[in-house]
Amino acid sequence: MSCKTTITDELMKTRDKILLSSLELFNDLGERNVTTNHIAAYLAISPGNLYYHFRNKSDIIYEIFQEYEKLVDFYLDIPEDRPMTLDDMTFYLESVFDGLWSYRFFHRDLEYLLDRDPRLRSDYREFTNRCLSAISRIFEKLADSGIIEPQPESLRGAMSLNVWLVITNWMAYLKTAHAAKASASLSLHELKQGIYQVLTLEIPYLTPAYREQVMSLREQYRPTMPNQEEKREAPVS
Amino acid sequence: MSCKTTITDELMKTRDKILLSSLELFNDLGERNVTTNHIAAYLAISPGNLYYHFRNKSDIIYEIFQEYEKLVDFYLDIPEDRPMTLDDMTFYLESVFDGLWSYRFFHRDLEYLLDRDPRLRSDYREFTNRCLSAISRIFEKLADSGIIEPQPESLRGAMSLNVWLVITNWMAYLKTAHAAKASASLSLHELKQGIYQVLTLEIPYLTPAYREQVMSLREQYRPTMPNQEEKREAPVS
DNA sequence: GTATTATTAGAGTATATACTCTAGGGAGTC
DNA sequence: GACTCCCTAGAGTATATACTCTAATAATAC
Repeated sequence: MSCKTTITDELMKTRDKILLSSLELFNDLGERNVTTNHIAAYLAISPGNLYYHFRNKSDIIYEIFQEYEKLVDFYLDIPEDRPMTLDDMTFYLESVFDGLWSYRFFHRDLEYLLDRDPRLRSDYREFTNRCLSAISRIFEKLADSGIIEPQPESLRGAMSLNVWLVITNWMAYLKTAHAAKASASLSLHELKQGIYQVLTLEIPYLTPAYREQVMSLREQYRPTMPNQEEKREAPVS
Repeated sequence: MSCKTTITDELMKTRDKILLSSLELFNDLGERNVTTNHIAAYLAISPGNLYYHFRNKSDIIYEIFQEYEKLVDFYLDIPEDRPMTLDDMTFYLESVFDGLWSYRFFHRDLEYLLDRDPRLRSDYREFTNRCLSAISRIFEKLADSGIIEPQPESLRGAMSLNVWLVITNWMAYLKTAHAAKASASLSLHELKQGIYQVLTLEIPYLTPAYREQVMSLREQYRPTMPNQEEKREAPVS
């Protein structure tokens, strides 16, 4: 196991253990299915202890969101002092899907969570806008580098929004339409096949100079057939 | 009010009233926030009465889903005996968003609902596949009619999936990133601005002959600036 | 050592939720 | 009238859930 494991360490502070275990349980079971009592039991601490560190469940979620936000903001920081390369673009895509994976519980119950916590609603709104701006800026710089054809600002905005919609909905698609069983565990690898879909959006805008290169990059993320995976694990009718 | 109003009628059977009111409450409050006791109270009937007609909450949801399914299948039935027009495409888009609107609770809690009801999971999976096929077929026929450039089957599949991802995520986007307040009620009109995003996906594939026409169709769905709407209703910090 | 503060255990509670059970009313049939 | 069948009321229940309260223990400061 790497040092980034989610298994809580004896040396960690209780507060951090709560955050880590909550994230783990939320991701695995869904926020809706994880109660504060579950979290406490999982950590073998008392409910009272948990509530000593956090006023309520919303506060735990809010703090986890702030970590998520920080992570994505860090990765989507676009250097303005140099042109953008294809490697940069790949890095952004990989990073965004990594973040999505690490905090995958979040988008699942997003609407409910925002209804429950006005701070979260307001922060998430700004977070989305920052992401949209970053995506738009990436398109702009890709055009500067001659990777995609330049587009008017209005179209870029709509395109960026579509990229965002595809990215944030890809996991739900996998979990609802793709998986035949509820238990079917999703892997980071499958999630990253969403990159294939994002690159599909870019295809018509690619410059001839980069077309082949991006198309072969895209090919690396091509989803494996869902039916093949099912067959592997003795299907039950 | 039209005859399609959701207000339950004295003449309706209790069973149908339950379905109608459940849908209404689910849409307005979210499935998670609506209990069977709420539904019974809303209809001024006893819980026992509700459970006489439905074994459990899942059964109510499942039956509502089947209506949804039927509606969308009906609208997405693509006539094979004639070429496809722009009006057809508009009709499909409008219909899909109408359906999304009428059963808007559904996509909000989709993952949870599918985890709870294996029938629903299986049916929804097939439903998605039918929708994806329909979208793909629409692209094919639009190409036949010379509205968009023909594309290889593999690209069409990925494009169709992107269309689906944009459509099914548009409402969540409006409710999470767009609305500043939880109470901000969403309108069918706003929802249909999702058509703008879908048509954005088509832009690069339009034939010169139809380009202007589709672009001006798209313009009709252009979203109004979110900030303008906020200003109208005295913002509260 | 003693005082203070931070942490923890664990029993307990108010409320909610999905659902059950029994009793009975009303309408049609004979 | 009696029987049957469909429908309905409404009290009730087992379980869960978020959260509280008190008292005790560990850590730290002086």
